[in-house]
Amino acid sequence: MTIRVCRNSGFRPLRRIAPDRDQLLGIIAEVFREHGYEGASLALIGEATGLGKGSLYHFFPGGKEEMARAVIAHIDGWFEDHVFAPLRDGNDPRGGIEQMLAATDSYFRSGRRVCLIGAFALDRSRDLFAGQIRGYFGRWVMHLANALTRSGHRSTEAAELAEEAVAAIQGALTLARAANDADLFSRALRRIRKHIGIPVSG
Amino acid sequence: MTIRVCRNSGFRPLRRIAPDRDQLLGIIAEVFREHGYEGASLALIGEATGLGKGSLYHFFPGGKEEMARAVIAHIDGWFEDHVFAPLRDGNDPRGGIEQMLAATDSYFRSGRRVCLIGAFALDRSRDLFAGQIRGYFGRWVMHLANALTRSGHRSTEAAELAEEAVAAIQGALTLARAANDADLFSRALRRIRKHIGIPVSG
DNA sequence: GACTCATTGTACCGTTCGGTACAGTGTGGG
DNA sequence: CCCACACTGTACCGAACGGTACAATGAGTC
Repeated sequence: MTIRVCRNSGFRPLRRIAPDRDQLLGIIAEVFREHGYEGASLALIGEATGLGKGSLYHFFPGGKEEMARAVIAHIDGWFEDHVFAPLRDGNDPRGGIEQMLAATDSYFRSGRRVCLIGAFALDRSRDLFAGQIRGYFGRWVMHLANALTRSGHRSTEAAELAEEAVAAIQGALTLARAANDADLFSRALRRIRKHIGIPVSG
Repeated sequence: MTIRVCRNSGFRPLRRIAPDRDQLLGIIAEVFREHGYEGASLALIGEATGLGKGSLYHFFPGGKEEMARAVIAHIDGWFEDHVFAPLRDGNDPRGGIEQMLAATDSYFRSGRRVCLIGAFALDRSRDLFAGQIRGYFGRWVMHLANALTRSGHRSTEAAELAEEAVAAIQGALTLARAANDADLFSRALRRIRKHIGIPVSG
């Protein structure tokens, strides 16, 4: 029944196919994104990844919960590298903020993709991952606030602006999906740039 | 096993206990809110309402989907009466906006409660209720934009402001739950009042 | 007291759930 | 050549899933 995609049919390089944990986590993340934590069944995950339960439990002995934890950590790592890191650049806080917004726009596919961690925050599954969820959003707001402070804002004002910007992003993702209107997210990012004082091109 | 709460033990008024559809929908809404559409099992709903499957399917022959639809309509009705209606008051648009924000703050219990319709918008359950979800948010933004126009904003600016405000509310709900910090929601409402030009008391 | 009918509890249906056990299978290292 | 071991498919488990069928129950009406 299952189609074996990579049988490595007689080729040479022959490095163990190496289940590519990164790619795997990306696929599983998409299933969680679409169905939520409770709705993402092992059958769906198996179907999406092409792996049977045997393999899934081999990679994630803790089952669904471990998968979700790994997925959150994976996303968190991506944000750490591409979204939070630019904000830490002390020399050019404004450029860092612009990079953060660009990476955010890219990650969420201009509003066509949903924030998995934000979705987890809403229902009971939050209790399972409370620490990771709080850390993700907390660091986002904190790094942005720091960058804003470095770019000249008073620190209390920077904290408010940062909280407002991250909330605006989350809210725009919800509304964009509700209205099925990707442009809504772009408009939100444009407004954020204006509030924060970054020149908007276009 | 089940405790019968209202046996109407010998009293006089004796009007048929009238299952109080409003209250019932409120309880079911809370279950959906906590567990999401997929996670809200009939067992949980039965436990929360004190009704067995027999009764649940008597009131909602369409099962879980009909329950969710009724719950969304119920919430939508509440917002129509308490949130959108003040915005339609042509004489005092600013007062209407302030009433809208107050009702919103009250409904979401200052951020301790989550927006069920926003949560439904995020995962696959959106596809089931797309029309209702789109209508709810669309009307919210539209009525607010109209009120802003009437209060003196240019209509394009009003549309942006309205979209921004509703998104800010949704985002603040997500962040408030992620951070487990109810005050975050109050701060967001305060910022909205400021942006929209309503005097903030305190 | 008989009839009606909204409401309820219970038993049951087939399916799917998350999870376990285990016997292959094939590959790289020795 | 063989062994160790990472990986996989399959069968299976008990529980829970959404949903159905139906026989009681009991209050209002006449």
